[in-house]
Amino acid sequence: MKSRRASCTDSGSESSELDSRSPEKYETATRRRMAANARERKRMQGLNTAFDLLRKVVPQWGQDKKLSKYETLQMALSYIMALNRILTDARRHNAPSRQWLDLQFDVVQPESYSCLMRYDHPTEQEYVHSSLSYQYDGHQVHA
DNA sequence: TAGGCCATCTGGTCCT
DNA sequence: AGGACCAGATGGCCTA
Repeated sequence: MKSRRASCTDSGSESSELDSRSPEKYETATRRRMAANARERKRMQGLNTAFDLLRKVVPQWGQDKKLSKYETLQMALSYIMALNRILTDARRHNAPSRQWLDLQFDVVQPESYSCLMRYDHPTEQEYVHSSLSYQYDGHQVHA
């Protein structure tokens, strides 16, 4: 559990509009707000759990630095596209050997994938495209 | 100390 | 009516 807003508590908002209501309505509104806050916390925790799972299957910079949410999504996108490219090329080369496929998948292993992370491109589209091109040019294998 | 990242609260909107 | 989802606001923590 990290920081929380100092000025806001689980008691919910205390606007003048609420103050003008009857105590029963105020209590109901407060209870609903607290429940909504709890649901939102739980929802965001679920989302963060999903991000953690995604971080585990996506190539990392290193063991020390945790990818941010944005970086995780970017890496997942380029990783998926790299794998997709391999499958597409596999079909194009007519049922490649197991050895060829192993060689291709080695290229997208975490330890060799960090070189694909680029942040100096203006758009994500360009970033992904250039990353995949870079990866492939460097490891092209002809069946 | 500024900037990045994040957790939390909150009100609005949509759906069941 | 109530829950899910979303985006904006806010403040804490961390690092260069």
